[in-house]
Amino acid sequence: MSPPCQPAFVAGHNHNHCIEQALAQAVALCKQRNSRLTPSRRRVLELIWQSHQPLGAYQLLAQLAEEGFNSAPPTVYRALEFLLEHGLIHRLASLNAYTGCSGPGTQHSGYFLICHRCNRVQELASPSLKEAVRQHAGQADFLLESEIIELSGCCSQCLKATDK
Amino acid sequence: MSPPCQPAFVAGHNHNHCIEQALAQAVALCKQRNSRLTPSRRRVLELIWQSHQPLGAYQLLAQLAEEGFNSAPPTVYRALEFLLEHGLIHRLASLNAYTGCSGPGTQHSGYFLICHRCNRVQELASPSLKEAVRQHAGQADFLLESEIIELSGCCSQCLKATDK
DNA sequence: ATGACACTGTTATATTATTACACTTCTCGA
DNA sequence: TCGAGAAGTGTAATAATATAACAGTGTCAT
Repeated sequence: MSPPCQPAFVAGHNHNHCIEQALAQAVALCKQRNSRLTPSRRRVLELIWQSHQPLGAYQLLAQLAEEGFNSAPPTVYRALEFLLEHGLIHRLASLNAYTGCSGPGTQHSGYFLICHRCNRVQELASPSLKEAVRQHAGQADFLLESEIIELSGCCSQCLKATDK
Repeated sequence: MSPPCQPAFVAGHNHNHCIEQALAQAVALCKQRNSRLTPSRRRVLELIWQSHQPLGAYQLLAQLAEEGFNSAPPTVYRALEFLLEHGLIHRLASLNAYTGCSGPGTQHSGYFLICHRCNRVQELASPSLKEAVRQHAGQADFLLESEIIELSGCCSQCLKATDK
């Protein structure tokens, strides 16, 4: 299945900006950490950012194949692993899919709003939610190491589109 | 892989109680809803409760096979689907595994603390966390339909065991 | 230049989940 | 109580996601 068309302009927002910025940040971070953002890693990150929807490993793989990259599963999973380790992308457990991290470099768990209508994902940066979670873990004397918070439903734009 | 031994008594708690109670609740709920808790559905629920750890579909399948049940994947997935629909179990997206619901009948999303040491799962019933989540969704004009909250780390018992 | 390490290529396979279709059992109204 | 429709089950095949293992290649510091 080839991914849907990805217009650069959506809802008054030039997505090319995001892609460029994300790539620039990634390059900077990797340089700073002496990590190598190799062509396939870079391309995977780019593909993920180009999509307005989270992409599955095999969707990425198909795109890479079209572009002449090696296209066996380990290729993409290795790239994803690298990007995850460096906090450049997030994995959405409820979708088995991957999405760009909107604040790489800052240590954080991703909290997500996932619209099942348009399939877009919004990352929440929420100190108060984080604090609530931290408190609950603390009450149970639980040493928190990672968090998965994925909220699904219908986003405001899709709601508006239905109402009218 | 056969599942680990499942002692009935753990940490001063008679787990047989839990199993019996969960089964009794399930029977009552299904009766009330005119749903059929057939032998395979019932057995899957029982196996899930008997385990102190979440079980994967194929672990369940292996147990069913040993007991002479039909053991093709659809058997267990259908049972799981039924149990999920009736709120008798939860699926843990981060583990691809299933665990008993501690409050069936009450409408709720499951919030979980998952210990990666002992692999046990504790379900949080947390109105305040729920409220925090609801607020955040509301701020984004997001119509919330389902929530996945899975917190991983090390539970208090395992921490104690390490400290000493 | 060379040794160590990171990265990539390739094949195979593991794990989780679904589709499709035939058959059986249950339920409930005529 | 009969039979039609719905719900449940059996079975085979396959899809979708992810990992293992091992060989080969490139990179970089010494």
